[in-house]
Amino acid sequence: MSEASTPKRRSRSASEKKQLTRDNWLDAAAGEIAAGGFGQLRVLTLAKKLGVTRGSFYWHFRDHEDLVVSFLDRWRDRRLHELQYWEPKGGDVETELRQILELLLTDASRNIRRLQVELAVRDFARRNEYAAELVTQVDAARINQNCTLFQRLSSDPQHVKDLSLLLYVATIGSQVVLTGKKGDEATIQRIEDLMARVVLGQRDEP
Amino acid sequence: MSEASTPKRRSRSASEKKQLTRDNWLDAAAGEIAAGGFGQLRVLTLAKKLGVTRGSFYWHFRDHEDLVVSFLDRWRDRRLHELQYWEPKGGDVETELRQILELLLTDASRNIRRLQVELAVRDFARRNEYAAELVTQVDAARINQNCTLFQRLSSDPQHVKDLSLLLYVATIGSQVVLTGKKGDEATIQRIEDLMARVVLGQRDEP
DNA sequence: AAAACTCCATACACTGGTGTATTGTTTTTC
DNA sequence: GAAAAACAATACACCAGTGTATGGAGTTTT
Repeated sequence: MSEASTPKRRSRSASEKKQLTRDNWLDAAAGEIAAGGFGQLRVLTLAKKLGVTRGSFYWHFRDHEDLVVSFLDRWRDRRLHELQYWEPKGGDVETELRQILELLLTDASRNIRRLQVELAVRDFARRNEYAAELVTQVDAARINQNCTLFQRLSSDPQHVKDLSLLLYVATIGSQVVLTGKKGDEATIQRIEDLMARVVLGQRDEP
Repeated sequence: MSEASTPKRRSRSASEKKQLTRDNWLDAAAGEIAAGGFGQLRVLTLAKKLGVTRGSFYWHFRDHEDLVVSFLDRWRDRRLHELQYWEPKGGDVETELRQILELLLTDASRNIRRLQVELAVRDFARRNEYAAELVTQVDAARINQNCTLFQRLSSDPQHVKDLSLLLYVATIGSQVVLTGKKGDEATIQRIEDLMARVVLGQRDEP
């Protein structure tokens, strides 16, 4: 009875897991990268984490580099894709701005895993050409997105670009400085408020 | 005759170098860390770079970890120490602000090596308790420094703290985003101008 | 149900790195 | 100028990790 109901594969910790897919490996890789960066990404560790041996890995991926590149590609695709759903919803200019800030700061810092991956990718980009290229693409797309969202706040296009840039670097900086400690929530709120004051106060001044 | 005039050590590339000191190793380590982060710090590579073998290393340091800790300590000490020389010099409030911004942005981005080390330390701090502690110390000291410099800009202490924080995260964010490409100089200038406008424009508003 | 395909395990060769022990060579010190 | 101390080379044992080859198990196709 104990065996009949569970057609288990050898040592797959008591739960009859399905066979692994490429995306499963990439998800596991995300965990490792979030925890230790790309430099700590080990095929062996991944395999243990997934309860298989490296034999599986080398069926799904050509080699270690293939894993890294695939991960980066997926990351880029997702980051670019999610921007499409950031269309402004609120009617008021101020509430819309609040939404953007909320999205950029509070929301971003809640998904701590996502934040860590982002920082790891940025760090890796400093010594890897390909990663650097993808990061540049994502940065450009995001800043551009901010620009379209800010067009209602000022008529001067240069001013819009400047504000978008400032907001973006402040966001990134916050994510770097506030890495998971306790008082972060309050600090983020402070930055959010201040940014709102700055942006709203600065509109249409020469 | 070929040997007599040059008291050379075996393979010390044609120049009779002095014996190495602990700081020499730390300097070399800075290069590696700037280029590839703490994860790429190899004793072997360092030795090759310095023209010696690892035998020397293990005389100066207990082990690899000793090198890392020593490096972090030296970094912390230097970053804290340099803050003492940031006392405001200009008389005008605006020129003083300009000096601070110049120091934080332009100056910081010119020493690209120093910037890369800083980012590497921050990245390492995400997975190393000790590094995280030192980074926290430096962050606190710098923000505090900004506060004292900004006290002349506003009478509201909370406002001063907010501005300091914003300026700091914007600075860090800039360093992360603008990693060595070509158009950086101009972008930095834009951010600098904008920050100046923001800070000066925001002073003593409720 | 046999063949074919998909996914994983096992075993092996190989590389790059750490740390230790020992010996050798310079510099200081007395 | 010899003994001592500071610095470095060599050789070794050792380990963690990659990649490859090959041989299974499950599952699907025919």
